[in-house]
Amino acid sequence: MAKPLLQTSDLDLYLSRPRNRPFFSEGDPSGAIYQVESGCIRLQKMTEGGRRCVLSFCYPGDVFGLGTHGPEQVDAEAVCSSRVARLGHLGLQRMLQSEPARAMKVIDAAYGGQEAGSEHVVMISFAPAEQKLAWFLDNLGHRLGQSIGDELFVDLPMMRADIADHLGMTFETVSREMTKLRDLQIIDLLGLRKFKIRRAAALQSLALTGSLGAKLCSSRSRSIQSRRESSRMARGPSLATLGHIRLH
Amino acid sequence: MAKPLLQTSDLDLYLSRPRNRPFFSEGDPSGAIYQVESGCIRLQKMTEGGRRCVLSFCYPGDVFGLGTHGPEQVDAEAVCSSRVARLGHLGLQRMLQSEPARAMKVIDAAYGGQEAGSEHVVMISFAPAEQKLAWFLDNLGHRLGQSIGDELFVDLPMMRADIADHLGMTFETVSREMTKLRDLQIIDLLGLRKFKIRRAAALQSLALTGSLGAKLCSSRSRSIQSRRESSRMARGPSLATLGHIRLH
DNA sequence: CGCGCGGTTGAGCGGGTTCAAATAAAGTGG
DNA sequence: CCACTTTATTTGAACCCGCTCAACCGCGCG
Repeated sequence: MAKPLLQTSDLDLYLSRPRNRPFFSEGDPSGAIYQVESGCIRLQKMTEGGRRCVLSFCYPGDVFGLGTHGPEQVDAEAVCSSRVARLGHLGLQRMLQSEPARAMKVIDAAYGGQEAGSEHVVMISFAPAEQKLAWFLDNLGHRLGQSIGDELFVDLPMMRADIADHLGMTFETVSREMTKLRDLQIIDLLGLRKFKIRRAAALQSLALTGSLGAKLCSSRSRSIQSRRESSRMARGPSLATLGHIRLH
Repeated sequence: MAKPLLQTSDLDLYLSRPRNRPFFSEGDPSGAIYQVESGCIRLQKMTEGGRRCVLSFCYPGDVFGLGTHGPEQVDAEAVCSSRVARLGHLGLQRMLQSEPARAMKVIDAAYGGQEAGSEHVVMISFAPAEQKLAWFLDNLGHRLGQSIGDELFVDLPMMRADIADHLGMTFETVSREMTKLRDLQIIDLLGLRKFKIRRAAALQSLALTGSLGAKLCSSRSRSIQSRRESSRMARGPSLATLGHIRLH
């Protein structure tokens, strides 16, 4: 993975939180920027009905804190024991003056630039449960996967209910679809918080088109996703948004 | 409504598009910022399956062009005949130097700061069809409604299918729920592109709690399909994200 | 050991979809 | 302005995916 956007010299302070504790809550003063050092953060919104909606997960290296990734709109909670570096708005102001181009990249990332947020909306709007989960696991594989040989091992930082609240479904359905993917030999479940991607191509096909490409197996016609060839997935650059705006 | 963020002196050029024509498409060069002058723009994503997902509608005064509101992630198309002002990245660069604080507000708006994007995700994830539509119409009322007496008249710039693609449902369901709201005497349908809100309180209650709660408050609170009503602040400014970051 | 939490699995139901047809509105050209 | 076509909306009926409710399993821990 590339070097982190923020270096230790930029940072104001470090924050640690145990599982399920907030780094900030909706309504907190805004303007600071955060970078995940270790663990996993979920950006979420609670409803009075007790419903939770996870807009996004942030993994080590990810930056958040502005817009839909900031305290005006969401809470940020530790999925598991996590550490986060914080750049206060004074520090950001300093960076804007000394290194404006880099500062804009940081700002873009903090708005959610590291992920394709629109993909998420498309998925939870239209995709059937199987495809949603395939999309999520495929992304996780690209993001957190550790290749050993030609197999990809992935640690799941979050529990089923977190995934469910991220994909707009129930944890029972997550569980069912997960075992379905296992039965299809697409993944192996290695304990509750780990899995292995056995057939990455099949998983990706499911994620993108909603069905297993040319090969057989129970295929579902309703396809959703853009058929972008193998390479980049959610993994788009997107950091470049304002990258070319030179300030001096 | 407040004065527009961008003044004529800022702007590079004006663009007009007839219905269903793009202002930009996914993958176009980015960095420019757009402000709606008249009409209505939809920010959307297409899928190979022919499915369309409308992430957001932009009305006169709204600013878009960055992040999930920019060409890296979505297309921008005219819902109806529309006019848009454009501020190229050179102009933005100039503004960043001459009026950094205002430039940051513009940037925040262009990322989607004028709307609560996270609300949209919550709605399409969990809310039932009736509540989704109530939420949408209630928002439209606040945004585009024209009060005459104690009644609120609203022009619908978009067709049912646009609404459906925004709320993650089919246009048939939109139509059904619309007539259901009419039968409940909550709205009146005045032709295809106009309606009147007869009972704003009931509509809001539906939008917020998912049911016609006994009572409600004048300001907007939020919750998804909960039986208990609660009054929190709403309509967060959100433009203020970086507003307090003074550059000089 | 018993308790609790997280996860899996099963049965049944219902909201929203799909398919299909009818109706209404908006163009279009003469 | 009217006949005609096209597009948009309404409405109906049947189906099915995912939800709800509920039981059960497995593991960690006091």
